[in-house]
Formats: sequence, C-alpha cells, structure tokens
Amino acid sequence: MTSSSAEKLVVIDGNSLLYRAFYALPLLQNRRGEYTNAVYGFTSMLIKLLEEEKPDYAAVAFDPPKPSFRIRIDQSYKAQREKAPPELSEQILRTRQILEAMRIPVFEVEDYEADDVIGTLADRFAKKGQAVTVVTGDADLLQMISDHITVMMTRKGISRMERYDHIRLKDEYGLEPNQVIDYKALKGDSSDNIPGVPGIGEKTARRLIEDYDNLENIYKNIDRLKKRTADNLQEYRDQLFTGRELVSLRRDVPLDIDWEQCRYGEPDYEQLLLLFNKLEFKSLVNKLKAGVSNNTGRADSVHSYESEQLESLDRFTSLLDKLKPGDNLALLFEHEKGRPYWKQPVYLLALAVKGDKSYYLQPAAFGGQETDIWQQLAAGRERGISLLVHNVKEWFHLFREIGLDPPGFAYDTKLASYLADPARGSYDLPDLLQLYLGVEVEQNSSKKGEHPDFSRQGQQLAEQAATMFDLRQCLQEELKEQELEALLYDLEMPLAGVLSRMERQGITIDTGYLRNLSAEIVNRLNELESKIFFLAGEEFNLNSPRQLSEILFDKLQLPEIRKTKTGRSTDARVLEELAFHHEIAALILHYRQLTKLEGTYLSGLIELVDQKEQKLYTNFNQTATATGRLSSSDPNLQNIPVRLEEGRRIRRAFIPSAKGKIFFAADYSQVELRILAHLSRDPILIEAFNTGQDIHRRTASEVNKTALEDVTPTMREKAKAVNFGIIYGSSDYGLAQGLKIPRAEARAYIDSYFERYSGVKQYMETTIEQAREKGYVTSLFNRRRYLPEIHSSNHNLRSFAERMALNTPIQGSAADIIKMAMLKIDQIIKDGGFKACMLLQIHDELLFEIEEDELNFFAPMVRREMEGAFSLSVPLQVDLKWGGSWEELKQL
DNA sequence: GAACTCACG
DNA sequence: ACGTACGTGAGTTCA
Repeated sequence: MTSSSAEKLVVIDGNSLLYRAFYALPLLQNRRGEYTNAVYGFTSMLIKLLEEEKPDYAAVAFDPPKPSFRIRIDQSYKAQREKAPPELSEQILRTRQILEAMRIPVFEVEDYEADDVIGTLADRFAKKGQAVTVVTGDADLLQMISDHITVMMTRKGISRMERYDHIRLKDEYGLEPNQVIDYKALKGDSSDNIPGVPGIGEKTARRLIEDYDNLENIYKNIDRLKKRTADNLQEYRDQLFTGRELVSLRRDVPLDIDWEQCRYGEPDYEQLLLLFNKLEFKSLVNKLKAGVSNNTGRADSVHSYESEQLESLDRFTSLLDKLKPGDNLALLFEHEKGRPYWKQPVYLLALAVKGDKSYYLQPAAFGGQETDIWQQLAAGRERGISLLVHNVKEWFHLFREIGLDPPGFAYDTKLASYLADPARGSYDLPDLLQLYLGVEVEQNSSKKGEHPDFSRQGQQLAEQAATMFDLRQCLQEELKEQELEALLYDLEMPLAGVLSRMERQGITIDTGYLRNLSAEIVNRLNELESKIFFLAGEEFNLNSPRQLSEILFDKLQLPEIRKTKTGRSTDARVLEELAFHHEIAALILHYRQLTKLEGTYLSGLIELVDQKEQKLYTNFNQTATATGRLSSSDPNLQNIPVRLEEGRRIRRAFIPSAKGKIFFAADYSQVELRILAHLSRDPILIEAFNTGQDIHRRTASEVNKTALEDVTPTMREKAKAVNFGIIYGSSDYGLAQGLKIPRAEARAYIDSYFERYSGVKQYMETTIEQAREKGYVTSLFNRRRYLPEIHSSNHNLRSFAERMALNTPIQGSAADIIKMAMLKIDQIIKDGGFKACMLLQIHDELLFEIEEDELNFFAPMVRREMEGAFSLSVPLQVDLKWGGSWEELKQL
C-alpha cells in the first residue's frame, strides 16, 4: 500500500482519452469551423483528474504515427483498425498545445506504443516506492496494477472514471494483474486483431485462468479439459502465444526521464487562456479563472485589483511624473448622462499603470484645474508613455471638447475586438473581459435614482482598467494571426478621429421648416384616418398590425396574401395587392407612409435638435455591423427619406451651418458591382465597366441575349434587380419577390445571368467553398467575418450563411474603400487649409458642407481621392452634387 | 423584449 | 421539402 508521504505520478494514455472524448461528444466546432469536441473532452477530463488526484508529477503518452515493433511480430496486428477520422486527427495538435500550456510533458517514442511508454514510466516511478495512477480507457493496462500502481478507467462518456486496484480487478474480472495478459490472449481482441482461440470467449477464458493461473499451467493440465477446448488450444497454440506477446506491455522503453520536468505545478495561465479562448471553451475559461483565484498568491500576480483614489492634482501629477518612456497606461472614463454624450462632464477617470497599481479620480473635484489632467496625459504621451483605451473615438471627443489636440493612442481594445470578430453582439469592456479573460468584473449595481457610490464605481472602473493589459495581449495575438493589424492601426483607429470630428460638427436643421411640415402631415394624417375609419365602419388602432388585420381580413373579408410568424401580414407589399380589391388599402398605405415620416423624421427629429446650436448630432458607430460598414444612430442620419417625393421633403430641413456655405455630396457609382467585377475577374463585367457602359442595360442585353439598343426600360429594370440579387447572394425566391414575378421566371433569369457571366458564377462557387473550408470570408483589406453556420445541417441557416459569404466580401470591401477615402480627404482638409467639413457618410456617399468659393478646388480633390482610394481592375466612378440644402442637390 | 413595419445603402 | 434576398436603426404594439 502507498504511504501518505509518498509522491504521486499521474500518467495518461493520450490516445485513449482523446478517442474517448471524440466519440463521447457531438462534433462541436468553434466559430472558425475548427473541430473541438475531442480537445474539449480531453481537457475537461484532464482538469478534473488533476483536481481530484492532486499529483506531484504528470505525464502523457501518445502513439507515434508509425506502427510499433508489434507489427514485426504479427503483420496483422491492428491491421483492420481504421484510420482516425480527419475531424479527430486535426484536434491532436491543439491537444498537445493545451498540454504544453499546462506544462505537462508528452512522451512519444518511435517503435513503441503509448502503452509501453506508460508501462515504463509507471514501473520506474513505482520502483522508487511511490504511487502511480495510470489513466486510460483500455483494459490492457490493467496488467500494470500493483501495490504502487492503480488504473483509472474512463466510463460512460467523459464525466466518470473508476479506479482499479488489484482487489477491484479480482472482484470484477476474477483476475490478478499478471493474469490480464493471458486472459486477453485467450479470449482475443477484435479491435487489436488478436485472434485468441476459437471456441474460447470471455467465460471460458476466465474459468481457465481461475483454475490454472496461467497459459503454461493450462497446457500442463490440458488432459483435464473438455476435448473440444483442448483440441483448439493445441491447434492454435502458436497463435495464442503470439497474442500474448502482443498484449504484453513493455516496461523497458529506452527513455531519458527527468522527473523534475514532470513535476506538476503552475500551468502557463496566459497561454492556456489564449487557447481556451481560441477554442471557445467558455466554461473552462471560467474554471481556470476560478482555480487561479483560489490558488493563493497567484491571483495577485495575474491582476492587481488594488486601486487608490487620487484626491488632488498633485497626486495625479506625481504619479504621471514617475512614469518612464515605454510605460503603459490604461485609461477609462465615464460621462454624466446626456446628449450629445461628448458634451457631458467627465465625472470619473480611472488609470492603471502596467505592472503597478491602478487609480481613480473625480476630475471635477479639482476645481479649475481639470484641464491640467488632460494636458498632462497628452504630455505623458509626448514623453513616450503608451496610452491604452477602450473606444478611442470618445477620447478624441474628450480632448477636442476642452480645446486640446488629442494625443496619439497606442491601442483601442474596442476596435481591436471588433476586427477580431465583427459579428459579436457587444464590445462593452466587461463583456470582453468575461469572454477573453474569464474575468467577472463587478458591474455598477446602483439603480436609477439611487445615489451612485463614487468610490465603489471608481474601484470597479480601476479594476477594469487594470485588466485591459491582458485583454490587449490576447487581442494583439489574435489580430496578428489574422493579419488584421494594418486594418486596426492604419484604418480604424485613425478613422475614429475623423468620425469624432464629424459627430462634433453636427448638421444644422431648419427647425421651423420641420415644424411646418410636421403640422401639415399631421393634418393630412387626421383626414386619412377619418376616411379609413369610415371605410372600415369603425374606429381602431391603425398602428396595430393585429387590429388592422382583423379589419382587413375578418370584417372586410379581403384575401390573406401572406402570413407572418404570428399572424397575417399587412406590410406594404400585401397592401399593394389588396389595393386591387378595396380602396381602403391605398389609404392605409398612404397613412403608413405619413406616420413613418411624422413619427421618425418630423416630430422624432425635432426633439433631438440641439436648441442652442440648431443642430443634430448623430453617432457614427464603428463597431456595429458584421460587414465593416458604419452605422448611425441617435438619430440615424443614414436613412433619411429620399426615394419617395413626399419623404424627400424632409431633406430640405438639412442645411449648411452658415451663410456662404453650401452642401457638397460625392457618391460612388455602382461600387459594389465594380468590386464584384474585380473580385470575380469576370471578363464581361470588367469590359462593361472599363468601357463605361450602363451596367444594368448591359446585363439586360446579356441575359435576354439581345442587342444593347434593343433593351427596353422594363428589361433594364429587371436586369437591375438581377444585379442586386447577385450582390445579395442570388436566390430565385428573393428575386421573384423583388420583381413580383413567378419564381421559375426568376430562376431562368439567374440561370441566364450565370451562363453569360461565368466568371461571376465561378467566383460565387469558390467563395462558398472557401468559406466552408476556412469558416470565414474576407474583404479586400482582409476584414474578416466568421460564418459558423456555413456548416449547419439546417438548410435554412446554411443558406443564410452562404448568402452572407457572397455578400460580405463585396459590402465589406466597399466599406473598406470609402473608409480609406475618408481618411485621405480628412487629412487633405487639415493640410490644405480647406474650411470644408465632412458631415455624413451614407455607405457609398459623403456629405460635406463647404465654403461656396472653395467648391472648384474641393470637388475635384474629393473625386480624385475617392476614385483613387483603391486600385481595382475596373475604374471607380464618383458622382458629385452640390446645393443649398440636402434636398436640392444638382449634378456638378 | 419580441414581433412587425419601414426608412436608407 | 425546405422558405430567404445583403447590411442597418427606430417607432409602435403587445405579451
């Protein structure tokens, strides 16, 4: 028996556990499409084992890729065994990386199996009089059991393991450890291709061993056996002894063992966390973190959560003065509530010094000296201190608001994490800390109206600041791997500066005009409402689709065109149908149109106009879309009506901020189709753009196989819809809806398109193929979007992912290009002494307000920079317009 | 908070 | 047999 003072070795049968994990768990994948089930199962078994066994030493053995010496004893040994499926083999490398991060040595010896290595390790360790636990799913290893060696066998799935010592072995199998070999040789093993002896199965083998102890003794007493058994034993004697040789573990594998290297201590937490995050093992990340903080002394070296409030400017100054060039400072702050957010006072600032303490302070408490704080931070940057922030755009705002030039910021964890995975829902710091580091930060628990506890909030923010260094480390490695660094440093981070200027500039609104328009629309709404109620024969809530559908389909018995998830659809397309049956439908359509205008764009916008400046301040969100586009919110100025005349009148309220200024707009023409031409290298598409043809007309002529001159307006309209469809991922159903034609006809258009544009067809096919292979697609600038559902067995989800795979490189590249152009133009405005201001970006269009007399210089510059932002295999074309309001822009 | 509808590119 | 065009944000209703 083992004495309590003895040290313990855990030695693991790597292949056995990995196979077990693989088959016990469903085929899990991470969002990149990498299979992870075996790694996950293996790792969680390993962690559980280490927790329970608390070994002093640990080692793992793997089978080498080539067959062992046993193949020379018997050519058919393991011959029938199938190769591991690729979904499993691709997980071996990751498993080894995990073991490396856990600092557990891996043994793999050519010409020997893992079992032999385990036998040798266990034997040598046990000979020192110490305890060994062998972990496996393979009963062969039960032969190792001794006073010093026990075997943990995996059972059912991955959650349970059972320990075998010689008592349990005797109880369950009726065997002594050294009898395991003879027993198995007798009964055979189909999985290792050990034939055994015909007619002898588990029962007989067990009885024979029980009665006669070993093979030699069985043969000595062969006369006492049943004739049939005896005959078979005689006939298959050679085979039986060969089998025994195959089953016997070697305990003399030539190994140089340095036991100190096997000593189990601290894993490399950072490396392990990084791996778990890549593999998306959320529960293990949490477990690891929990383990880390339980492990006393370790928590402090991972994160220092100590923070101190700075009560005076002197304390702040001396803190900054102590910092040396190359030091890192993480910064977070919080505004008071209000709009626009960047005009609100900062009530809390938190700082963390890398490798040192963190601090928080209340800038307003320093009286008139608040500006000094920001000045000193900027000066710190000048002295070579790296500033690490989360959402650099807010910092640009902060400095501009107090009239300082913003310093350079070294890293933005928000933008970095967006590039690492732009489809994620949230980029809030606490969420990222949870996701990447498994850190559960205390969230501000003060409820509305409750007085927030400043020091508590300060400590929370300081704690978050302190963890940003580890977050940056993770993100830097991830971005380097994905080659996203240029996109971060040269595009998104500088763009944040441009966006902050645009947001600050705001856009002037003619509120009086908007109010008049609102009044007019409200009047017309009232009239419409009365007419509708009269036709319906009763009053009801027109804004409720539910009540409306009761009126239309139950009371008026109009035909139900389409269903929604929960009821009968009443959307515009349905109402257009119904207009053929009843005059109420057209009125409702008009009502809907006007309520939208009134609610969202008239009274909705008026409320948001800054009274003092008569301006609207939008937010350009840089981390909102999965494709790389910007979005605009509070208010959204990227969806101001333009298509219908009635809505277009809203734009008349958007005016330049002063006399002598005009609006100037520049928009890319057909940018997405041009990008498609470039990406697909389709000769027809390229030629059409290179010769400056009307692309929809050309498509119509190709698809209908008619001469360009014979294309009718209807044909062109349909071709336009087809071109849209192609960009969106082309489905016949979608095109049919867009064109209001039968699906078969839509199918025919698409087929005809792909017949002519075979380059596009091929591009689509290879794009989907690559998405499947890699699990993601990329834009021109290497912006990446993961599409985990491309592997879904659900047809619907998979088709969605395939259309995203087709659309994202196109939409994303267009976003890359206009962002690049914005950077260049912004730079030139600053350098060239232009008074122009960039106001809005609407995906393929930029709106500026400029001095009337600089139009002649400014316009060609903008065209040059936008068209030259990136060189495609077709020209980029930019159309220019100008005017006195956003409504009346005339072609330049 | 989900569902529906609708404004934009 | 399936049921969808791609990407957003905002207002309203209703459970």
